[in-house]
Amino acid sequence: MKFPSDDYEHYVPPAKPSKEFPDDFGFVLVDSMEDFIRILKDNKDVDYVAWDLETTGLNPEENSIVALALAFHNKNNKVGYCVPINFNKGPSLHYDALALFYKFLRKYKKRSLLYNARFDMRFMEIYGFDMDKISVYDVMLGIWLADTNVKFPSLSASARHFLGWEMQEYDSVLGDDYNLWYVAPKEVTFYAGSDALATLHLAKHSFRYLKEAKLAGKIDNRILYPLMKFEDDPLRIDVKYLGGLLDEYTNRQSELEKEIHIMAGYDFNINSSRQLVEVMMQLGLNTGKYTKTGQMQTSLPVLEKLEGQNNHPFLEKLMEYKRINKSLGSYIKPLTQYAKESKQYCESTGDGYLRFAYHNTVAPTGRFACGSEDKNSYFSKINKQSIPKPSERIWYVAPTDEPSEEVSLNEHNIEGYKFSTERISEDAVEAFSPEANVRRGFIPYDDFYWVSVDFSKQELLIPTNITQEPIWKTAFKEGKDLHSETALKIFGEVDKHKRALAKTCNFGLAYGMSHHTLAERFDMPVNEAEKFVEDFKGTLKELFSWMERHKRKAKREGVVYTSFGRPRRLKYYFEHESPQVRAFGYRSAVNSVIQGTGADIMKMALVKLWDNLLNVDEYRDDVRFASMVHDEANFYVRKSKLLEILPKIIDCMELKFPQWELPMEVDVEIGNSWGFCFPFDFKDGVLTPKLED
DNA sequence: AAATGGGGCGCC
DNA sequence: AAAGGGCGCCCCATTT
Repeated sequence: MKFPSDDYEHYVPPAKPSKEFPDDFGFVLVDSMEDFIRILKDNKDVDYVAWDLETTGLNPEENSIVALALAFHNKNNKVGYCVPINFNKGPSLHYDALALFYKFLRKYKKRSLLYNARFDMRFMEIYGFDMDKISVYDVMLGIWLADTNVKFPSLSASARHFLGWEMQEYDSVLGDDYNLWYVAPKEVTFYAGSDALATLHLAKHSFRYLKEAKLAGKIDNRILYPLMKFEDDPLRIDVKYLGGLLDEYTNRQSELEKEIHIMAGYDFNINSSRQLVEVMMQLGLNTGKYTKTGQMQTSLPVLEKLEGQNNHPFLEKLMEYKRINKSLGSYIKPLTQYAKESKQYCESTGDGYLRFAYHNTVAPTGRFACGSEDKNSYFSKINKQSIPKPSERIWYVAPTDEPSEEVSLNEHNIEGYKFSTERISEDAVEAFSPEANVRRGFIPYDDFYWVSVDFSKQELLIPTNITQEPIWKTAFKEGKDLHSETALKIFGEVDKHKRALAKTCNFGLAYGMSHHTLAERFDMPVNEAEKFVEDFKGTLKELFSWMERHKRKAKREGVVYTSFGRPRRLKYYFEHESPQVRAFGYRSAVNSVIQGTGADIMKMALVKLWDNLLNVDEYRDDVRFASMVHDEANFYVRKSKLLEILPKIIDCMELKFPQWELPMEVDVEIGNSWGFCFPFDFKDGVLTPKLED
């Protein structure tokens, strides 16, 4: 089932269609600098200015600004201006008008109201205007916070919903023209002016919900500029390496394809689940699981399960094919291709550069989503937050005098230590295996390390702080293994299986996992799983008592908040006629708080990093933000400055909150690429490999 | 040819 | 009656 479904009702009831708009409003084409100067002068005392750029397209590297739309928060709020910047025909005020407007914003300290602010800020920066010096409020944020279940609320949808305005469609402005540059400015005036007016009029609705979201709302707006800068800086990609991986995988894929076809007795498309089901039926391979459309499931988990019962060689080959095919199609091929197509690609060095877009108004819990923007080649069409992690293996560690570098895929020198897959010592750490290592394609600049810092056990620490669960709190305080401690308290003893059970439940509870799933996972009888879950709940009393209270409160109020005020409206789900949808509501009530609080904390850490490190002249040449994956932040750090920069990163991320007993802790990994990072302990200014127990 | 829905799978 | 939260992309099959 899709959540929210198509008939989803917005938390805020829709406004009645407005009779005012557009008849009571004025739309003015500003066709001379004199007029523009006069208009700005007349409005030099207003506090807010809503503005919006019309461009020839979405890509700031390839497209240009054609018009600036404006609406001032003055007495009537009813005039939308269109300032033509650069059109094919008709008046154009060019760069001068933009510069004048920027000066106006700076000099009179205007607060800018933008809708999807990073888009306009990015174009302004490319035109040479420093947007860090401008006070900006993104109206879209509060509109989204009004109901975060609604993803990326567009300006036109929001104007319709909150104001009852019907906006002109972009395609009707464009007509048969290629882009807005070809359209006559007077034809763009209404479209542009109403965008700015809608932004202005939406602002008062938006502020209400932003304010309600307290610190989380503030952070969402505060992070806009750094987030834009993070997106603008492309990541360095090792195209030669990925090209090698591409060849290797392609060969293996066609080998497997041949073997599978031979076993089937004829050629077929393995990627077609229909054809695959047909073949499996003929081979007598039934997974016993079906999709809701009635087709037999052929996913990896059910294949794995079937392999446990039926050791048919077809299954092994099929599973390997699926993994290889996924890796190739979703990651290796597109990464290689986009990096080669990138403007900064250098064939001799094999360096390519890719940008990744982060979406801040998509995931209802407040996490960032990561992916492409439709038809915008500025960003690569890859989800940076889902690049495969290679399997893990043991690496041996010994001190070395050799310089820090990647010696080979099996040997890496980092900060005076050699990490090798060969047994060179007794000391060992666990890290990614050299095989199938897509992340090795992400490399820092020469003379820089790839530094990865992630929040330690974030999804367990947060509920511990919120619920005060004593067993977990003690385990955290004493630095003990949380899963073993939980298992010990339940069973009175611990072994590998008992710890694994406890671990699955520990993580599963945040998602509202049922005992049926647990039974399935561990291949145990349902009643046994049920008994275990009962014991589990009885052991972690405080945790589950909080969960019950929290769910009741959520049902009563129809909304839950993260520890920092981010709302998730669940009324629609709680009141739905379908028990499945209602159950989804209760699971989301718990999960939104845990996942959302984690997202709030990462955003706060990023803002702190920006203010104290990344945007500070003193450190600018020595550290750069590379990427983030929910609870992990990655940096390029100059090797010679590592011991100076690393403590600052850690300090920014190990946040303490007065209402929480346990502070955030981080784990540090250092390497010469994202694929070969090794865990280090950092104490008293000294780095030592974090050895296996 | 482009859009859409479903199944599948990568990450946290 | 179903049974695990959040995301985006690939591929197939079908519709427009």
